[in-house]
Amino acid sequence: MPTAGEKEFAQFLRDHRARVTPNRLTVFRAMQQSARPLTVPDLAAQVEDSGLNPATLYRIIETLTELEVVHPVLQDHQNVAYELLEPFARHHDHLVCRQCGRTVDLYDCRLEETLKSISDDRGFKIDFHQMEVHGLCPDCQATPRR
Amino acid sequence: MPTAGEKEFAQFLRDHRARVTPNRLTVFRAMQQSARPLTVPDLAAQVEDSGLNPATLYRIIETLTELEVVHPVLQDHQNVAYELLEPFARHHDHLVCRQCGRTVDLYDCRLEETLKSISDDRGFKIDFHQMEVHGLCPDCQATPRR
DNA sequence: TTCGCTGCAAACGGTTTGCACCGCG
DNA sequence: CGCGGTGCAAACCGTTTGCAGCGAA
Repeated sequence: MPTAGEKEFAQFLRDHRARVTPNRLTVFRAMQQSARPLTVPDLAAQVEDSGLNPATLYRIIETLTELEVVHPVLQDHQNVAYELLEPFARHHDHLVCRQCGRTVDLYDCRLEETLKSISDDRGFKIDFHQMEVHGLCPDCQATPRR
Repeated sequence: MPTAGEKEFAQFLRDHRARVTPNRLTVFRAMQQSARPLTVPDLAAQVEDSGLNPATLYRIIETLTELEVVHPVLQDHQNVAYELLEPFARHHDHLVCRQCGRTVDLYDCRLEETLKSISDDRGFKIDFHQMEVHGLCPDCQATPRR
């Protein structure tokens, strides 16, 4: 199943009594085209030529977060980045290499299954989860440090 | 196995050629006594009566993060909080209820096992992971929303 | 005695807010 | 036409930085 696109996004907004505006479409497009989560300043740079005002950008991100179109993830040790959620992007987790810093998306349903059985045990009903695994990727294990 | 305490922390600092100072001990104690991850402003409030300077606090957190005594986790939609890592705290993940907002610590080794087998498949060597599961806790499932 | 750590105070810059205008529905 | 969304500009405040003095080792 492919992920939902611009058309579905527009409809989603209408369904939630939020207006479909050029600014919102611009932001949505930028996030869809990015391979990785974007911070607000990242986004600002990305959509720079559209002349989108910073204040507006913050308000759009806030709205999209409330509507659960995007959600925040931790990027560096102090910075928050945003990425699309289902159905606008496939869910995945992240493998982050401590040496080369590359992030690999991890699509694996075993994790979901384990998670489901754990939370079933506790009567907790899952909306979504996010996970980040830090370690050393195969390439960097082969390469001596520095 | 209990977690390492103040004495081990002091030794850890010495081993890393970092000095054992009253400020650092104060911060360590505050984090150890807290049930949940703390933001820097949280910490500032917590250790207020020690007269610790904000700038110093930020520098201590930075140092402890580099030494991997603590690490950042996402708190709200925009705020980063810090928590102790092993061996100063047991590793655990978080269940966050979207209605009451409470965070429950999750200690479960099934997750570790699944994670290990997934990363073994990819030749990725794990240092640590962090996960946050969002959903509805048993209490809130029983209670109608709002 | 040395150099890492700290307090102070100023600077910085990302984020928020108030307000008037615009334009989607 | 009404109200949600936007741009602008100022205010805010969490965080960073430079520097001089202190104190852990």
